[in-house]
Amino acid sequence: MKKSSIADVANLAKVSKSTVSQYLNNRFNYMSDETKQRIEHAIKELNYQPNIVARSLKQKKSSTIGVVLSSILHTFSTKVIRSIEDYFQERGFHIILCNSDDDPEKERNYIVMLRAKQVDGLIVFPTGHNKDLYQFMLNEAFPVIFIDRTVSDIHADAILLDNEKAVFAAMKHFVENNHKRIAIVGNAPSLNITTRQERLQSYQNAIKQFNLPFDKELIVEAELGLLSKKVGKLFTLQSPPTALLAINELSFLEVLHYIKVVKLDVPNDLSLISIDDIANADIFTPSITTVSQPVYEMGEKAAELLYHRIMNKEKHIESQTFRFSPRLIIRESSAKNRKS
Amino acid sequence: MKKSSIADVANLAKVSKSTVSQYLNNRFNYMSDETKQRIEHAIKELNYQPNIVARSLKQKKSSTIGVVLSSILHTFSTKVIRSIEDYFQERGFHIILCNSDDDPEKERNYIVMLRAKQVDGLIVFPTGHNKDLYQFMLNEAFPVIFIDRTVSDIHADAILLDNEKAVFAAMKHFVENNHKRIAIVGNAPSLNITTRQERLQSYQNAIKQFNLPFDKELIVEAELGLLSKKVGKLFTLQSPPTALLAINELSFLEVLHYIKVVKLDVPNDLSLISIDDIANADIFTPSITTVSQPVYEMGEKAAELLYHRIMNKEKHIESQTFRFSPRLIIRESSAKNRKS
DNA sequence: TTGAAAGCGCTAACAT
DNA sequence: ATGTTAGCGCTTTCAA
Repeated sequence: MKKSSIADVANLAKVSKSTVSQYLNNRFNYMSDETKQRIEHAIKELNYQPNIVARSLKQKKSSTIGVVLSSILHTFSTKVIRSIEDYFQERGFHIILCNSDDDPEKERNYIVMLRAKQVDGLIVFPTGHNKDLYQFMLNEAFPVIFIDRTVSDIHADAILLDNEKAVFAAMKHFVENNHKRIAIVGNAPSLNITTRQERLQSYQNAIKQFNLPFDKELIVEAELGLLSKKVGKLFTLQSPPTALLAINELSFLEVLHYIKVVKLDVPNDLSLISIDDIANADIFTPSITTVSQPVYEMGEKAAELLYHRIMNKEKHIESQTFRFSPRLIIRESSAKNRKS
Repeated sequence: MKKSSIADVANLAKVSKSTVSQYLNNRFNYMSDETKQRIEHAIKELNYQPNIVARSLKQKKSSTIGVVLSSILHTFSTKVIRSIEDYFQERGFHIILCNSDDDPEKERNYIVMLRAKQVDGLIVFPTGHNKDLYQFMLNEAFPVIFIDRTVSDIHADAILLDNEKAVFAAMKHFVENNHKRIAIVGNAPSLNITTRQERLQSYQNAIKQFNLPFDKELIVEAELGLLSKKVGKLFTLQSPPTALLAINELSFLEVLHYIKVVKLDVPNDLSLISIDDIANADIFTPSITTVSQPVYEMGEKAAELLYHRIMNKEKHIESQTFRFSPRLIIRESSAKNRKS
């Protein structure tokens, strides 16, 4: 039993294909009740389902968007996808999901393929290493939104955390609690990810601003997997840090892993804050002080911007960058410094 | 500057569309080097990208599969998606992601739409409430794989945890540690989710098998959000439980939340085990004993089965159910009962 | 109020 | 070794 097409419905209902098409698209302006009934009946009879691929081909739009993530195994990404899906689901769009793993090559392939599949737009966590491709899309006014990171010289819409604020909020909290030796820990130094760069830069700015002595030994950067070991070195320093700021969830988890292994007492030995959303931060013991992102709003804004661009493809829209304000959520992992 | 089509390439290269099509599909058997060069050049010149929607229409396949999850905000789902994506990415397939939120209505709409988009197959975490639709797909031999749960009377492939083993492993561990009053906590009693049903049933079986007195007050079921309160009641019992088994991640998190609020001492006041993957189970304090699922293998198996069905659509393939063995990972949250 | 016909961009059978 | 042609299933313009 082959799948039936609009032609089959037309035959059975004894009308033309175009009339059926009208019916399918709810254009009843001129349709007689009787025809309507007959078509309705034929559709039921044949179990007919319109073929959206054919429609897409004709209409040159797919009602599908692509999302290229760095990794889905990341709380922030998960929540962003969720909010994007909620937004687009209401508007009849579907989402194709791809993981770039922060591999520029994979990112490129995915973007090319998604466009070949005629997605109407893209939301990308950019690796930052495919500038020609990003620029190419902008040149053809193909709707692209960056989220979480941006790319220098590429004027696409970007949804970002106000990283400066985030770092300052954490640093201020530390300073107010009498911490002077504050370490910062980050991953993926090999990639040009603006988020990482901005957070590290802000750390240095904050050090100055709060009149703390700068010590580059307190800046720890390494690829995931190597981070624990490097964090360990912090505690062999003459004067080890009393506070530590993790740049994101992945770094934080490695730090916490180390802490668990060597049984450091948080917050008495070390105060801890992480930027980013940490899964279950509130029910850790101690619960984790975080500088959290308004994830849902960020995802929604990305979706909204993209949708707007898709719906107004002919118009030129200036690209915009949105910086969302983080929120310091003080929990148990950060406390007064009792060491000095 | 309009997008160019295969016809534009053909014109520019002064060959026919079919030749270009041959080129695109790497069928060089009979192609002269010169034509090849010319086509190659024209493609570069025009920045040509094939339109996969058109190809899909013609070939009646989309190289896209749909995944209908209950929720992406669930560690198990996240990891399953990840492994499915890894599998299909290597084979040139893309994945459309949808969240049903365990709402049968949403599930139905998604499945219908995904099929209208001509996905080649589906992987579904079934709500269990759209049997007619599941059966309809099976009747037309449309490739569908169930994962995490199955649906009674519906003979689709299913990838499941061996829930009996999972519950018995946890119960055995409790019993060996001298626990007699063992509670079980689960969510979503309103839905016919086989996973929940099997785990609860196995609990009762285990109680018998281990010769423990059965007490239905130790079985706590409620919708998420109401669970904490009901768990609280356990500790107002004459003889409260010394051990507790959470049926899945979501239940577990509510339990842990409660424990955190009332400051129960785990494992001294209460030993705790959760079935399912808990994000960061290993770095909680205390770290959490879990009965973990071989998630990656399960996702991969689902992908593999689906791929196999897609590639052999004409053949009839008997449906199979795969039960994967869980693994008890003993961590700090479960210990000897010192209360009796 | 409905129908005929063209065309979206591609593939594939067949012809040359 | 390459070209011609029909057709995938739909929408849309124009005609009736």
